[in-house]
This record gives sequence, C-alpha cells and structure tokens, in this order.
Amino acid sequence: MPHLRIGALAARTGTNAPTIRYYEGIGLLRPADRQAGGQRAYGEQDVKRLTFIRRCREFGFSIEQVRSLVALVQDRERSCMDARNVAHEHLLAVRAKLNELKVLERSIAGFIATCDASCAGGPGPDCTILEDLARPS
Amino acid sequence: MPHLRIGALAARTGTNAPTIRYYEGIGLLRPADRQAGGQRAYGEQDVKRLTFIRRCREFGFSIEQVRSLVALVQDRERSCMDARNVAHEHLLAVRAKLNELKVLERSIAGFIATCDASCAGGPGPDCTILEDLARPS
DNA sequence: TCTTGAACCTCAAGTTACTTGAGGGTCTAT
DNA sequence: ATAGACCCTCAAGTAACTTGAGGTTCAAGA
Repeated sequence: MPHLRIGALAARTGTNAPTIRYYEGIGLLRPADRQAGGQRAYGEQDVKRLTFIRRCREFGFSIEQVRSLVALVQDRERSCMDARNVAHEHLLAVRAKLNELKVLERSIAGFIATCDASCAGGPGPDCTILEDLARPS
Repeated sequence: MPHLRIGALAARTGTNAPTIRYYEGIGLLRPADRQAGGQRAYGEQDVKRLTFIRRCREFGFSIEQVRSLVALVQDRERSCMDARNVAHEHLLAVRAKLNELKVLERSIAGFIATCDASCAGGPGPDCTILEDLARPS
C-alpha cells in the first residue's frame, strides 16, 4: 500500500496542497490519516474521492452541490437518479449562462467592429463610441 | 436640475444603493455631492457614468478593467482605439470561456443521458455512474 | 405641527472558493 | 550531517459585492 503525501495526491488529482487542506477543513474530505511526523497520508480511496470532487467543481457545481453529490455517492440507498436531478438542474444553469455569453460575445464583437469602422484613422475627439456605452438603454 | 438620491440613481441604472456606495468607496465613482442632511445627491452625469460602468460589468469586465476604461473616457487625448484594444482582449477571453462552457454542457448532458439510459428503472445499487465520475481520467 | 414609515447614513462583517504568507517542522538524498 | 524539497498550522488576502446593526433624514398624511 503505497501511501501518498499531500503533494502527490495533489499531482494525481490536478489540485494543490492548500486546496486539499481547505477541503479537509470544510469537511469535504475526511480528516486525513497522519504519518509519524504528522504529515498527511492518503490512499487510493482518497484519490478517487478527490478526483470526483474536482471533476464536479470543473463542471461548475458549487461546493454545496458537491457536498450533496458526495453524500449521494456515500449513501447506497439513494440512487444515481438523485444525482441526475442535481445535474439536470445544473445543466439548465449552464445553458442559461451559455446564452448570456453568446449575447455578450456578439455585443463586444459589434463594439469592436464599430470601433474599427469609425475610428480607423486613429484617435479622434469626435469618436462617440464610449459616449454611446454610457447612454441609458 | 432635479437631483437624484441614491435609490433613484440605483433604479435608473439597474444597481442598488450599497453597490453605489461601494463603487464610491473604491474610487470608481467620484465622491457624491451631499444634500443638507448629508444624503448623496446625483445628477445626469452620474447616471451616465454609472450606466457605463454597469454595462461594462455586464460585459464581464473586471473592476480594474472598468477603471481603465473609465480613465480612457475621461482622457480626451487617448482614443477609443485604446478601448477597442481592451475590448478585443476581453473578447478573446469571452470566446475561450464560451468554448469551455460548450464542452461542459455536452459533458453534463452526456452524464444525464447515461443516467436516463442505465438508471431508468429507478434506484439501483448497481449504478456505476457516480463511480465513473471518480475514475481518474 | 406632529408623526410615521420609507429611504438614507456609516461602519463592520459575511459571502465563495480558494490563494498567499509567515514562521517553523520533517524527509530524503548525498 | 546537512541541504533542499516538502510538509505543518494559522491568519490574512482576493473579487465584488451583500448583509447587518444601529442610528438619521425626508416626505406625506392626520
């Protein structure tokens, strides 16, 4: 059983050490076993758990959502359907964000196009674009 | 000259009062004039400025970016081309984020589809989806 | 004129999800 | 045995606000 120290666990999971300690602190990871000298010692189970957590975080789940997802995994009685529902709710949020960003992208691209068209010659005190941005909608 | 109090300014700009005070505190808005009783008094110029700031924030510019954009507007010498460049840099960031989100959306949708396919019958202790999420990539 | 209630004031602390820093032990290899 | 990498704890910093406590001012109705 090769046990890992915190840095190795971090490397294996795409995390870093302070974040792992932070997760332990907020109870997302169980208090780690300690070696003789007091350093944290981890096993494969911890790699799994932390990988799960990181993946969920990458998916944009909040810490609290991850917490319930972790609880779901823990509890053999409750099914993955509960997780599915959490995920579905999140999917809707992601799609909404996606739409917002698309609108945003167009707006900025439009702004730049206008700049390029009307300020092409260089600095001009008659450029009204920044003024436009300040106009109430 | 109908002067506005903070709540009216907030309403006109889609902000709220504490946020306006916060912006004043960090120097994004100039210290507001005060009425007899010490309450803040605003004019049309402030509506413009705050509208500009809010719009930039909605565009996802950071406070610091907005700060430089505001400085650009202030400075008649520098042109809108400078603003264009700030915007262009931001556009690239938005596009990157957009791509990330698209990938994310597919991942979650895939997760849900898998759930629907393999857990359709209801809770099952043999569901491996949550296990899968914990597998190292 | 008085009084209520909404809107305002300041200052401090809370939020999210971490990161960074200070000051000091432990482990491993030479 | 000693250097250097890695680890420890605890506190504070980050972004961009929001929330709360405790108190003042304003506008309108009785």
